[in-house]
This record gives sequence, C-alpha cells and structure tokens, in this order.
Amino acid sequence: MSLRYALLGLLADESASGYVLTKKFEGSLQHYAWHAKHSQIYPELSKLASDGLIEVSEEGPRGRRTYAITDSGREVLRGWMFTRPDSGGVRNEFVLRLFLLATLQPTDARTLLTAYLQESENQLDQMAKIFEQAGPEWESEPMSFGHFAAEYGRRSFETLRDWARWAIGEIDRAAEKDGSGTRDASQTR
Amino acid sequence: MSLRYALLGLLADESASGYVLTKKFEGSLQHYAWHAKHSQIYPELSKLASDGLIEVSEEGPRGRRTYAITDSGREVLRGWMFTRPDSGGVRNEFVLRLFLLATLQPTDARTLLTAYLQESENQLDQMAKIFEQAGPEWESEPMSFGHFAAEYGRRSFETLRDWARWAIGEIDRAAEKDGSGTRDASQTR
DNA sequence: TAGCACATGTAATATGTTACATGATTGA
DNA sequence: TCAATCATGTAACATATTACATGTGCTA
Repeated sequence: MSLRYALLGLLADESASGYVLTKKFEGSLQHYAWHAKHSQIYPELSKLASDGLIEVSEEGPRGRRTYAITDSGREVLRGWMFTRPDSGGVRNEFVLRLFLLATLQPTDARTLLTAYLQESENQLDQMAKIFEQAGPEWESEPMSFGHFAAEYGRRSFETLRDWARWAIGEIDRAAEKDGSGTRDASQTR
Repeated sequence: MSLRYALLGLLADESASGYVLTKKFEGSLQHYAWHAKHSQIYPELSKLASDGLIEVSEEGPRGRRTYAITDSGREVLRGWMFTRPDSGGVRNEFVLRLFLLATLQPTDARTLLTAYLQESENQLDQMAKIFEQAGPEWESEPMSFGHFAAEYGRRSFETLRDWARWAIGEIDRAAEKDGSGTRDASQTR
C-alpha cells in the first residue's frame, strides 16, 4: 500500500511521467526509502488517476503522459503522513546481513566488515559530491525535497562507517584476548 | 528469497520452532531487519527441511518441532553472506516518510518531526535497558548474536534523533528568515 | 539508418498478508 | 474449567518480480 503514497509523494514534489518515476526509484536517494519496477508503477498510476488523486497534466511524444498531483491527492498524502507508521513491516536485506554477521567465524565477519567499511566510505564520497553540487540551492531553500533526505542519508552512512570500525575493533579485541591465530589470520587481509 | 536466509541465520544462532521464530520476527531487534508472519514461516521451514538445510532436532508437546541448521545449511548461509547485497531492494516505510516530509507545509513537517524526535528518544531509553540487561554477557562474549545488531540499532536511533533535531532547526531557521507567522504557529506546539 | 534511450503495457510467477481453521497444554 | 498462550496449517487475496511485448524519437 506504500507504493501508492511513494508515487503520490514524488508527484507532490514535481509532476512526472511513469518513466521518470521509474528512474527515480532506481536513483540513489530512493535507494534508501522505496523501490519499484515499471511493471508495478504504471498500473498504480492508472489506479491513482481513476481515484482522482493524480491527473495527466501533459502529453508528450512517444505516448508520454506526465502526471500531476491533484488537491485531493495532496490531502490524501497529508492524511497518510499523519497516520502512525506501523514499524512492524521493515524488510531491509542489508541490515539483515549485519544481524547475521555474528553467525560467521570471526575471520569471515572481519572480512565482510572491512568490505562494508570500504563501501560506506565510497558512499560518503558520493554524498559529498551531491552536497557540493546541490549545496547552494539547499542553502537558499532549506526545506527542498532532496535536502532532508540527503542529510539523513549522509548521517546514516557515517553511522554505518563508525559502527563497522567499532565492530572490527571488537573482533580484534576478542582475538587478542584468546591469543589464538585468529587475529593474525584476520589481519593479513 | 531473503526470508530463507533470515530463517537460516536465526537457526544458525540457535535451534528453534516455527512458533519461536515467529516471535523473533515480532520482537524488537528483528524489527529493524526483517519481518514475516507465521503463515509464511511454516511453509518455508518445510522447504528448507526438504532441501536438507535444516532438520527437526526435537519434537515436543503440542506438535512442536524444533529445527536445527545442518552443516549444509551453514555452508549455504555463509555463501549468501559473501554474495554482494543488491542494494536496489530497500523498502522502508519509515524512511519513505522522512523523504516525503518536504512535501508538507513547514508547520506540519515540524509537528511530525517533533513526534519522531520523541519516538527516537523513547526507543533509545528502551535500548539503554537492553544494554543494561545484556551488558555483562556482551562484555564476556563480544561477538554474541544480539550485540552487533543492538549496537547498530542504538547508533541508528541516535542518528535519527540528531537528524530530527537538525531538521527542526532548519525549519525554524527558514521561518525566522522569512519573518512570517509560520514560526510562531509552529513553536506553540 | 542503425542503435540507443524513451515510453508504456501485460502475463506468468513468486512472495507476502489476512483470514479462516484446528487443537493441545498450562496456570489461575 | 476456562481463558490464554502455545503450536501449526492452509486458502484467498494482495503485492511485487521477471519475462515477454511493442513502438517512438533522437543522434551519430
């Protein structure tokens, strides 16, 4: 049911075609929030339109239909935003993997954590570029669409990076204590 | 497809019945990683068993079947852990809502952010209790199952709390600048 | 003019939710 | 003994993925 509100929310920010919305779901920011394929998006747009929450605002070449949110749609979106999110529905494969790290041998866990650390650093570099480009715009319009989300994303990656460093430290600390070959084996990687 | 590995991972930590696994998916830590209902869990356990990745290790009263992971299952789990997670599949309703905050009026956004701030502080209090209870155990066995996950959860809530404070500040800063009634209206809440 | 990106649609399959269904054990 | 919790199963429905399908407009 959230796909409906995800689409409504994106259209509340700016009008777009199904194609453009599909691209947004593939793009970097939407990566952390929601995801859908075009085969799901197009039928849902039809439903939203027949419910009067969005409407075709422009027809372009190649059969392109640009949708805009209606007043009624904006109201429905606002209503949903003020309902209590049911936090019971999280499904995050990456976090699942973090949970399951503890089922691995310490050397294996350390290898993976090192990869995650590297990955989070790469992502932070990427984010830095986004902030550099959008910075001036976000300075003048502080509540613009991407800004809040990007800042949340940046902080989340920092958290992941710091946590990975801490976890690696924990593994090394444990290895030092028991004095087995684990530490040496893991540190040669 | 991840449910399979979620179950395998939980069983790698300790043997459990379908009922116990269902409870784990409803529990606090699993809230942030994965979620499933018993109607999905029982059939998947049957499949895992017929694939030889888990086996019934004990039969108890009321038809209880406790499953244990097999060597083969442990291998499959490890293999999955080392595959690259496809980060394209995130679906997190809460983060979606954070994204869509910017579609609201500043006063509405501020109201919601204040609620999120409160919620994150409550969650951190809860986490503090978990750490208090499990602390001694985690001190002696640093890589135990819940520890890594709990620490990640704690840090994530801190990040949310700090981000919410920052976002509220941004809204207030914008309101001060334009000098309209927005600030007063929002600050009376 | 050929290849690529734009642009949409739908059918078959897989995954996940809600609702219906049944029965056993335990503790008040 | 009765209510709650333990314990599992499955059918109907909703949601999401993969694969198949078709055609347009731009640009090199």
